[in-house]
Amino acid sequence: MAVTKHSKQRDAIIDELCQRHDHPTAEELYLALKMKMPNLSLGTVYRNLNMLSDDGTIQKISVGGADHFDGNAGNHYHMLCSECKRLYDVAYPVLEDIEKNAVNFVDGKITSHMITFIGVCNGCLH
Amino acid sequence: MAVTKHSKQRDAIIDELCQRHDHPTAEELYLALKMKMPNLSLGTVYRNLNMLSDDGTIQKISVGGADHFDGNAGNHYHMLCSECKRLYDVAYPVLEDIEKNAVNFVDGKITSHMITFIGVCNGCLH
DNA sequence: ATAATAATAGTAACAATTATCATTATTGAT
DNA sequence: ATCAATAATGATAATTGTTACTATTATTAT
Repeated sequence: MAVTKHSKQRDAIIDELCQRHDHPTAEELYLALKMKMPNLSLGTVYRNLNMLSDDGTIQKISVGGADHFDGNAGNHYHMLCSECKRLYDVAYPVLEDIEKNAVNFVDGKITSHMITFIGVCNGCLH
Repeated sequence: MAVTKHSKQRDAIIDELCQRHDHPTAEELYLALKMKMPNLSLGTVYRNLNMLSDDGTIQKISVGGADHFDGNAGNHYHMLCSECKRLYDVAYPVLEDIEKNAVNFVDGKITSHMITFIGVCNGCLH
């Protein structure tokens, strides 16, 4: 089901997600928002995050364990720290041709691509 | 815990996984193997798949929903069909320099990278 | 053959997510 | 502004995917 009406809760979810630069899970977002909206429901957070990522307003990222969400819907890449499991943005220039080039290696059509680097973040190295 | 002894079950799991070119989930693998080993346990399949992917013998791939497993541990790329959620190999040449180049955009060290194309496979297009 | 111990089957527990449903909020038309 | 239609919510139950537990079985080194 697509987004039609809007609500205080949805606005707050989008707001919080766009303000932060980490890539919170639904529960992390819920806990942060619950402080300002004490009777916010976890189901509402999940429902909205799903609708918004279906819309293409935000991104859902699956890397094992709980899904992460990213308020930046534009194509960009990520790094997953294998120690702390945090997800970081990687400002590597988007490979503009990769989808076009990949067509030769795929039986079907390509709509997008994701690149995830796996490594260890500075916080976990020190 | 690392793999030390070996077992009929583990051999069958590796065998089945390497024989197929799809990227089955633990449960898909379990159902296939159960026909030949009727008292195989789902927990055994999970335990072995985890030990083997920790080892680097196989790959675990998270793209939302149940994890997929790949008997080919060498670096290569995948495509996820957004319709049927099946995962395909993509024989796109590995970008040998991308990790080295990405260092400038990351606070930490990089150990590997993954590329996943999202699209619609031929089976779902027709 | 035996002892040590890793691996198993079966099941319970757990974590993440989705579904349900009665109530509340938002919207567009009057 | 009021009202009807309906989308969204909160609370909770249900489901799905995965891990943990434990008694038993299989594998391995001696």
